Amino acid sequence: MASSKTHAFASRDAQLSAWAKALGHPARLMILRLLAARNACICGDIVGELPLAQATVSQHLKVLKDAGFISGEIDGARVCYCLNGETLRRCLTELNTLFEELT
Amino acid sequence: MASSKTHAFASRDAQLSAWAKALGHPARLMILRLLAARNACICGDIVGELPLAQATVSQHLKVLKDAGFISGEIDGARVCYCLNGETLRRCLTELNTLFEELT
DNA sequence: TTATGTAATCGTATATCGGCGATATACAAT
DNA sequence: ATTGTATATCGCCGATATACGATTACATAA
Repeated sequence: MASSKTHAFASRDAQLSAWAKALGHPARLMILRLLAARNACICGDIVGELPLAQATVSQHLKVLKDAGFISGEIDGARVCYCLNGETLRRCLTELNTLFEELT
Repeated sequence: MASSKTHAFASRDAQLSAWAKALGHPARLMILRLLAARNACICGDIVGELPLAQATVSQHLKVLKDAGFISGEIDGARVCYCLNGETLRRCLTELNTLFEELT
């Protein structure tokens, strides 16, 4: 990416595009849906539902966590992931604002 | 990516994640905003507004076009780009549905 | 203690992205 | 026909992304 020029753009768009990027993979959308359906979810269960290896799922979880969409609480040997409603709401607001401005 | 497993997911999520991916770069958000502000826009004007080389802008335009967000009409030696309201509306609908399901 | 199970991380392979200059293409104007 | 302008595409590169198996770290069970 030749030292990505992301910095040259408005921070508003930087945040929004970062969120969109995190949503830009079907596995990650599926993970979000799973977490919503079960309210919360053990990492292992997510791995069981996806056609992907454990390591790969773990990476997708990290992307979603870095974007702020989910958080993971350590529960003994397991990790319980859940949606972060606050970020989801802010993201939705920003997206709606964007589309309003576009139409 | 070891032969991306995108195909293994629901086509609904495939479409939505493809849209999100296209929105996942600040330059592309900026292009959409420009097109909205001017209603339509000559490619050269877009290049003039962005801190990127012409070739790079052309690639971003292609990504947005492939995603269906914009269309370009040849106008002599120039190309006039404009937003595709239909796709934007469908994308917004899908996004809202997603976030409804998540909360 | 040892064994087992869970999840993150490491290392690796490959694909895609993002950037640019150079080139090709298409049209306009002279 | 030539020159100039506008846009797309090519070729190349370094950086990221996606996928996996192997390893590690740690909690719990035996």
